[in-house]
Amino acid sequence: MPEIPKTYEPQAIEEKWYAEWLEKGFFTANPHSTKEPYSIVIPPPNVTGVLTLGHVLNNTIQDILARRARMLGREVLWLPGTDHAGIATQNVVEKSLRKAGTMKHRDDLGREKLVEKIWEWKEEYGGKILKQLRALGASCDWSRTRFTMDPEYSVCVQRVFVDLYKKGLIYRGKRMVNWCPVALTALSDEEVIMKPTNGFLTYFKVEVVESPGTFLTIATTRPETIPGDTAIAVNPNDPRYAHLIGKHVRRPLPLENQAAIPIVAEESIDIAFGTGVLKVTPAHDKADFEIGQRHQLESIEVIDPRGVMDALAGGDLEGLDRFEARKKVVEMLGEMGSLEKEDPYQNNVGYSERADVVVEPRLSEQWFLKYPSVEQARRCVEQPEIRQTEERVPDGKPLGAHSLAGKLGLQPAPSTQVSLTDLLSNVNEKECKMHFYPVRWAKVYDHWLGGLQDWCISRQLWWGHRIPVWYHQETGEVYCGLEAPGDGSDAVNKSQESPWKQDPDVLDTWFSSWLWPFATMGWPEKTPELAKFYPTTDLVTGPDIIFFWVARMIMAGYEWMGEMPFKNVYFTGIIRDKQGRKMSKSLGNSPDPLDIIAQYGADALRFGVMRSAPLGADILFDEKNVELGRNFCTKLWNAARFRQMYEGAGSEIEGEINPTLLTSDDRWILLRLDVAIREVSTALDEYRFSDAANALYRFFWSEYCDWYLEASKAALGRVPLPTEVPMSAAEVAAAYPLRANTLAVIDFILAHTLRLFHPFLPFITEELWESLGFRDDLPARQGGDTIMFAHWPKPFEEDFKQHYGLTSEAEKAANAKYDTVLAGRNLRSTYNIPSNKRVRFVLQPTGDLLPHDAEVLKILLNAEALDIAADYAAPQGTPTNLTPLGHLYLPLEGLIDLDAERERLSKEIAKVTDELAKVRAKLANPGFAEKVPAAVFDEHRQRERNWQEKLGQLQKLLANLS
RNA sequence: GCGCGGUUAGCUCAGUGGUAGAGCACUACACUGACACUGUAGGGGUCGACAGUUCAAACCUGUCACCGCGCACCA
Repeated sequence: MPEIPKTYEPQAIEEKWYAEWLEKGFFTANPHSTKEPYSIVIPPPNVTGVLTLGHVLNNTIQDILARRARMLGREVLWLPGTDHAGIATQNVVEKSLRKAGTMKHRDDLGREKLVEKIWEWKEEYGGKILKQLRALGASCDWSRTRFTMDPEYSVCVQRVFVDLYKKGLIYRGKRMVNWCPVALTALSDEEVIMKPTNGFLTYFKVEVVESPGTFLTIATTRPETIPGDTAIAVNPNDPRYAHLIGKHVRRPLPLENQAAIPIVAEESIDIAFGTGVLKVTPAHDKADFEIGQRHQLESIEVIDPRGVMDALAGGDLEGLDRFEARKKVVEMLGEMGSLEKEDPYQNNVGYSERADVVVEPRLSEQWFLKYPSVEQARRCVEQPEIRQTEERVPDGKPLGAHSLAGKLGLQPAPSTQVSLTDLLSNVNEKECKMHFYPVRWAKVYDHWLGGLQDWCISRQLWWGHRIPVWYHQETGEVYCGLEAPGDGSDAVNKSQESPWKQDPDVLDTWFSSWLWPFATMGWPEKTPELAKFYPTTDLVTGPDIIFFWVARMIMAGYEWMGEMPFKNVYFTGIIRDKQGRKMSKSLGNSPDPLDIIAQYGADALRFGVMRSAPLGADILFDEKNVELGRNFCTKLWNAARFRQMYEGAGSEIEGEINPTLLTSDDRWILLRLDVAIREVSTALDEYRFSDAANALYRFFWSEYCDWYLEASKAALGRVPLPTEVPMSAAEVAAAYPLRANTLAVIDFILAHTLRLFHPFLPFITEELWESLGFRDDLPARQGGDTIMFAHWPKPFEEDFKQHYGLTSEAEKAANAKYDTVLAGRNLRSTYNIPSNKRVRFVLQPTGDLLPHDAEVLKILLNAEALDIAADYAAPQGTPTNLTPLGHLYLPLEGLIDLDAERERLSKEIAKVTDELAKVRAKLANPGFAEKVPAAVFDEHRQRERNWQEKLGQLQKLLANLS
């Protein structure tokens, strides 16, 4: 097997393994496999996208899930792809074409040409992000890469449109829509972001036509729309104005047409706001439009699609931008003497999500969709109340598993915490539930579904799925279908232009994205992929697209597949910089993940990000975390090198461990491994990735390296072996059985930890899996050719533990030893013994001590010698600490600083006295003894005795000093 | 206005009733034969405030304050 180089150089290793994985087809899903399926569809990034830290977070999580699923023996499909992202992509390409001088305006090229150019751009530059994902180690099945405008995918989109049209859920209508004056298209409500915006509340007065000399004052934030006003509205219950209803006022603008407009009654008017008088502009305000409908008011459009005032706004305003016009109108009102005042005012204004400009409500002809399968979508997501594991009953005691199990007629497993979720999973109702992580998003989801407005699905763009509707130019007939309709005459007459013209609009990008989980798998055919992998298992995405995408996918899933599209949805947090600010290009706080990978390695980035990504919280990205990941990889690397210094690496695993030769250190680390396996598995089952990463970090670094490897040096002895003649591994094993057994334990630990780490650190674990020889003796697809399919470690069985003596006594024995070490090291530093000075310790043992354990103590204490002397008579003032194994002395032969020792002891006594007082106060509390559970009571009594004993000894020591 | 999340060490965060924890940062010592991308030891917190429940509260209940987010919206 290859020797492990001194330093870990991730770049070469990562490239090598990724190429190998691809070549061997390890990522390719087999829909005909008999293995249980696991599937996940990537949230398709924009085809124009480049990798950001947000993607790193999201896709690392998906990769961890996919890799672990493979190790659990599942047939894994992780399906990648990109989204055509209508507005964004058209913008990007138009910009580059303008820059290249190919065109000034899209009309220069025309629709067909521009779309062609966008396709060209897509083929050449699009999907860059997917290549970047490979650098991260993403184990996607690239053979199944999809694009939302693939021909087959487009057919799905059209089919769905036609289907909904036939079901009567799609209609066309002239409605108030959110209009983006930059993108020149309608937007859905979800694409409008409300932002508090500073402006003015302008007060101006108008004269009542029927009562000259009577004026009404109106407060408005949008004076530029005055020329479009066709009424004034007041609340009929407002005594100030009720008598004026039915009369008219003179509209001040445009000057050319100061029409008399009616005063109408509207219950919805807030009497307390402004002056209680509302100007009504049906053409440029959603609420005003509705008032207009109720009172059959005229609609006067005074702002054109670009946000520029038109002719109807009057000669003074025509051609002005709407915001310039706003200033101009105020000026004009002032000149007329109509302006009363302008108050600074902050209100919420809608902005276009993409272009970040103020959206203009505008009346226009659009296609709308009444959402399908809403009730199913709403019912299928598990709500937080159900997830609650404890319900309180009046006496304050948790309603535990037993009573609940009783209700459900189930027997809980003894001594294990049974959650309500587990119990309910046995109940039918529960079977069909989809789980959100964190569950609180389910409430947000439900709330949105409860107040759905029809979805405006048409966009006035060129890049996207064309609406499959044709209008007959002569008859006005409307046709909706997959193919353009024939004109009824014979097709021979090809040169003649068809009288059918297709609707020029394209569909909202999300109208294709919502089909992603099944359109990517070949729907509407009954493909093996759909049969095997739908519904998908997990979806990993950001909560910001819960309405845009997640909710709509769920509805689409029910509507066309009759089933939920995924079983679990994991919502990541948002990646922020270390000051908590959002990553943004303008702030320059958004590092390029590829730079980070080049500097630290992909594994380091993955581990660093995952370690700081708790479920449901935002992630503050700090390069320090990546550094920590890199350091950890180095640690792993060196721990493997340590193993390789000794003979026979990799050739003896599991079965080779001889239980009779196990030391307490061996038993201890095996027990810690068992705990780590359980913790990591449970954490991953519950999508607590940072907990899993932390548990692994702690186990490998703090337990395995810091304690076990150091202790193992006692059993391993020196390298090279103290023999002249070279020996084979088997001969060494025969000659040094303890050493061989320790190496077997090390191999066992490494073989398990590499597998536990693989989902997080795919590259370095694969490299070491090979270097340490763990491939040998394993069947090809179970770790023999790659760690990717090695079995995920299982917690130890009881009989395994019994066989190897993995008992709590063994653990206690090791812990006693380690506590003794800590006490000794503490003595060293208290007396300022330099770390490299080897000193002599004396232990006055309270019980038996194995020679091997004494050797371990000596090594861990970095002692020159450790004397075991039951009858040791310590010279006066010899520094000592009470340890679980007895008194440990640090004889310093006359070098003792009595004052320092006195001070140390006094400090210690103060601490112990304090603790003793605390526990005594509790015990003295009336009611404590009666009400507290026996175990807790005993534990407190024991604690009291321990502190008491320790205090006595400390006091004795202090007394000996004087 | 309604809803959700948060407030624990200098920083980022674990911790769902019984002796306050981790990582980073900081201090001291040491380049000891896997590792200075390291090791060892150490300092540092009245757990946002107030009140309540309890033998016992960081944890449960209530009120408030501040921070963040979502939804709705009155011009």
